[in-house]
Amino acid sequence: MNPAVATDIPAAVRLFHALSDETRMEIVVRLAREGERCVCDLQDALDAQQSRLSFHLRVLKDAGLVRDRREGRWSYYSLRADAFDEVMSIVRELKPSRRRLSVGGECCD
Amino acid sequence: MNPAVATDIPAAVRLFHALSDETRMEIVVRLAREGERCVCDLQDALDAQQSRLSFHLRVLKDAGLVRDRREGRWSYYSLRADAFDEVMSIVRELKPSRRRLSVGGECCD
DNA sequence: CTCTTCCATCAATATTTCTTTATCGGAGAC
DNA sequence: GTCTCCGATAAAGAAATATTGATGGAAGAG
Repeated sequence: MNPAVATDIPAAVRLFHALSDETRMEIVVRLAREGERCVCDLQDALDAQQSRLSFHLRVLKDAGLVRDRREGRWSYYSLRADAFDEVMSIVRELKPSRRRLSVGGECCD
Repeated sequence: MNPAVATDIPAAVRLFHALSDETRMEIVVRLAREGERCVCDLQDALDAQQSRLSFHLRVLKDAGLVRDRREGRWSYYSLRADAFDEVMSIVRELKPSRRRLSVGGECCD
């Protein structure tokens, strides 16, 4: 119990929704493993149609979880660490903890 | 870039999906703030129909994010810290980091 | 027993999300 | 210029989710 919880619900929902699909999660895991990739790489790796990937990459981008970089004909996608930090801090705030002593919250678990 | 990332994708998707809806997120935030609540409390707090809450509470429960406890006519719901730990560890693993030196991964950010 | 309260579940509908197919534009190669 | 490759977007259909309204069960109160 922590009355101070002040989660930005729409922002949280946007982030979690982006991570709530299997195809998108596979994309994220790929990018986490291999770093920046172009769409065609992902197409091969995930055996998915190009427009399907494009759709999901857009959802991830709109949520701020990935960035894209244009180079010649290719678009390269990569993860954004700051967005993952945001997810972490949302989850950390929501997680119940036995001891909830200080206000700063830099203690415990 | 971290080739060792071994996220359980279906498990991750189940958790994130449970958190990807506004009503469910409001439930979670309430429980985080106020601790264990019965359905009728949430009904008042969120101004939502009972069957709607029941539906979403079930999704949260199936995902392992909440537990329920029956007492007389009331069902009390509360958050499960272990599930939030799991979410944290998933996000932590996916988050890109500049320094990726050791195998154990117990270092850094 | 009846009556009420709290809640889960079901069926039907509404809504959102995803997939597919096709089209279009930009960036080279020729 | 034409042709090809990479990728974004739009429209239509399919599929998954959410909401509503109704029903029924369990646990008291009387």
